[in-house]
Amino acid sequence: MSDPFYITTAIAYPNGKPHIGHAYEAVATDVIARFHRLMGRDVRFVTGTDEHGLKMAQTARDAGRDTLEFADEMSGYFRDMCSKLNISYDVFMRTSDARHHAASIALWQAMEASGDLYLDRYEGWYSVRDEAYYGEEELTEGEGGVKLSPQGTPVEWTAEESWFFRLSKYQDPLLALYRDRPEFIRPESRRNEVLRFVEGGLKDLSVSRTSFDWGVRVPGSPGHVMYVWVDALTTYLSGLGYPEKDSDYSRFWPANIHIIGKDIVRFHAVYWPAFLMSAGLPLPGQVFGHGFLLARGGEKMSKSLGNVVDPIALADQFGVDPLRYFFLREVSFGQDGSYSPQAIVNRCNAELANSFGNLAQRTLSQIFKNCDAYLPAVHGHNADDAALFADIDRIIGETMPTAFGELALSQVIEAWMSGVFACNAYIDAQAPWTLKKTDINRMETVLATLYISIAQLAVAISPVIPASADLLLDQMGIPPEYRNLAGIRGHWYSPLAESGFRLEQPSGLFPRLELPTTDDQGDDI
RNA sequence: GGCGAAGUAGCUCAGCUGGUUAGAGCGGUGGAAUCAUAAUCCAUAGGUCGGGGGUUCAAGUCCCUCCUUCGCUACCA
Repeated sequence: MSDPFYITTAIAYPNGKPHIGHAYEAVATDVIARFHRLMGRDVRFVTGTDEHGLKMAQTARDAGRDTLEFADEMSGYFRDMCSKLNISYDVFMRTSDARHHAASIALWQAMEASGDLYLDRYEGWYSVRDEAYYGEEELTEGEGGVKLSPQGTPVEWTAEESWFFRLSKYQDPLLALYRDRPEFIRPESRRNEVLRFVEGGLKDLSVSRTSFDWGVRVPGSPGHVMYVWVDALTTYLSGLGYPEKDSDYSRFWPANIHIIGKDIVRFHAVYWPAFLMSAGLPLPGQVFGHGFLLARGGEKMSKSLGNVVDPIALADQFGVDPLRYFFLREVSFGQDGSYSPQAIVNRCNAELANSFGNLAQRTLSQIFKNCDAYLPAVHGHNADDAALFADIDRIIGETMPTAFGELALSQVIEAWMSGVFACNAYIDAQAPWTLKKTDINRMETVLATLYISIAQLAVAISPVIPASADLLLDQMGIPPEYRNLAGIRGHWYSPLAESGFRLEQPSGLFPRLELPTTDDQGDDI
């Protein structure tokens, strides 16, 4: 068996429909997963929905719905989004699943066995309106000395029985982890934040709630449900079958990487490894906090601002692959990025339609018309051909994998584009349309050289635009077993040509996009 | 308030441990070509690298200060 690779998205909280941020994260994670498959690794990719907690129960209640039935519907929207966006997950884990409850209980009991859980009272300034506790220093003084939350709502001193996790005990182990494995938290800016946070001291964490019951019951402690983060994080284990011994868990845990949003870095980089250490389980290799996609004005997308963009509608409008390409190309992975219809149209037309799509089209068309649709024979390569091959080979064999290894996803595509540019420069310099009249053998060699290069570029970019890449490779007759990095760099052209394969009339891969005419409607966000 | 990040060509950004004429893509301009989705290729356009001060033979790259933007500052996820 090949090298295992386990990657996850964050587990989405479905108290609303998926927004562009969910789509972005799913796509980015999918691209990484697909790339590792391309490299021949055995990949597990887990995503899912985190359905417990007060907000879900409330949202359902407000809608007059049964909580689980509501969760079923909402979770469904996330699965629909994944299927729409061609997200190649292996497991979609729901926290309401019985298997997941079993896993959460197993993790809880493992932490309990380490003596890291204890029952105590949770006391603090509680805002009924916000349903949240606040620290003394966060409060402000209102009229008549009334204490107010940062949201301006009244708070009162409240005490509640709660299970606590000895997070304080893990301060030093965590700092040692960050020190010994600097790549554990990325990007660097997030790592620094976490470092400072942990260096500042850790208090024990309240890990159960008694104010609602929509969650995983704490074993042997009636009235308590687990703090949502305890069970949400457990999804990464339950998605592999934990605690079952004979499951993917034994092969794929620990995860190579958790892809999450920058807003939940602490839960993944502090609480999660602490829980795992407590339970005696191996720690994941890396937690990567990506940035947010901002609307053109630079505002964060949020429901309260009413500027939520439906990713399904975007995919319908521009196409799934162009949207995926845009997400990864335009945004420097790890940093915030911005989105606008204009930017999508510009980027996709320039790079997918004009540079790459047109390259394939002009090459295949010439073969179709000038070679009777048969793949042309190679009559000896010259130095120009060798230079192009060397260029492409370096790009797909070194530059792109290296950038992928660093999760510099936009640089991966940038490198790929440089290969596309090289092909366009080559075709113009060689001018096979002129060779047609002067040197037919050379024309054939040039077209064959391009054919090989285009197929290699198509395979290399297939994690980003899987459907389009397959469509092209289908047109080109590339057998499935060659659609991986090793295969496409190998010897397949001559056998394919000698097999008598013929092209169909080539058809464009990426139609040029146009801006929606009702343009300004979309800006009204 | 505390800690941190960032401010580089019209736009989006690269610029590692300081060292020849500060880079890329897009946009703009001028050519070439016509196989192709009016797509492509070539050339080019000068930005006092946020302001000021300092260290150094030498600073976008180190130090100080000021301005601006942003992030984190524990139990809503």
